[in-house]
Amino acid sequence: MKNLEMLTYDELLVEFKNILKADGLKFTSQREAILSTLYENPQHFTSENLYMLVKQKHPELSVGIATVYRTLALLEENGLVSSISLGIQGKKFEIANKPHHDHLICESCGKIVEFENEKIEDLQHQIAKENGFVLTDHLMQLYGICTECQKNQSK
Amino acid sequence: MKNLEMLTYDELLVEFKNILKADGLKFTSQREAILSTLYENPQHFTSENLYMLVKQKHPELSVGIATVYRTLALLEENGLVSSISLGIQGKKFEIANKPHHDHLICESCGKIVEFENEKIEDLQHQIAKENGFVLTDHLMQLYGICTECQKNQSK
DNA sequence: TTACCATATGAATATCATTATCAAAAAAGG
DNA sequence: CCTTTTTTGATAATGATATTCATATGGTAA
Ligand SMILES: [Mn+2]
Ligand SMILES: [Mn+2]
Ligand SMILES: [Zn+2]
Ligand SMILES: [Zn+2]
Repeated sequence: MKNLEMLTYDELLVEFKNILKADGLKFTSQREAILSTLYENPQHFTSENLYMLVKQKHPELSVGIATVYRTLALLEENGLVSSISLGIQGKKFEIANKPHHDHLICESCGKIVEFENEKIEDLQHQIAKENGFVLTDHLMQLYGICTECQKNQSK
Repeated sequence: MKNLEMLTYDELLVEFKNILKADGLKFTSQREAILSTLYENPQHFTSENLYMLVKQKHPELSVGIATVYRTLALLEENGLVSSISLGIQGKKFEIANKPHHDHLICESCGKIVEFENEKIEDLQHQIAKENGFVLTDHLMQLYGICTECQKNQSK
């Protein structure tokens, strides 16, 4: 899978079109609307949230929730979006043209901070190796209370 | 919440009874059967798997799946069991009288290896601190291919 | 022990996010 | 254009988990 870090939207679009063509799939206005909405809003969306935003940004289009689910799956399979699963709170998606990172999540307000830590990544590989595994992926989420919520709680 | 590391079953039972009493809840044979089954099988269970094993181990009892869900939620709230959510594969539960650990999961056969790494835990606290968070919890799952599955794949 | 009453239970039903179905619409390629 | 294939939105189906409710059971105090 190609490295998509820091691509512009046009570059991302070209990449998407290549993938579609290679798989005999079609480039549709719904698929473009979903990709561009994700690109312009590099946050973390549930399928439902994204569905609502896409409809708001593209009132001229007819977009169904099923298409949002289908397109997110397609984009994720091809590495154009990534997802984090937040236990009971469901799955959230984000555009994948940013460098790898993990997430620090406020348990009170839901705020998500992205971070990266090379040392931890190295240690993860080491742990996998010690146990005879070839590491393919990892999930690391830190949960806590953010500065603001700490203030509100002490009131 | 009390530290439950390495408690015997009897100690765990006493703890459970104290929690129940403090909350005006009752000690039932179903609740005991679920806790003892988890204690005697310190693996990772889906609610459904555990339901089947409890029925097998306690054929004299009538146990419904709803009670298994309710009891797992109760035990988890009170720190007697812990869970890991494996994305699409659902939630798995295990008895919580073992030291803290994270999980290394084979994407091919589902095998789960437990590990602990003090350095990573330290780095996690440091990251939270740098971002103004008070760390309350974390989730770390490493995904890979285990030794056996690597062999099978190369055949 | 017994009697009382709050809580727990199992079976059935509801919920809710996600997925599948299907007839109509749109894209790709000549 | 025209043809073929894929895509779409509406709707129904699915499946894991939660809730409802009538009955059963545990705790407690006489
Ligand atoms: Mn992110
Ligand atoms: Mn474990
Ligand atoms: Zn917060
Ligand atoms: Zn394996």
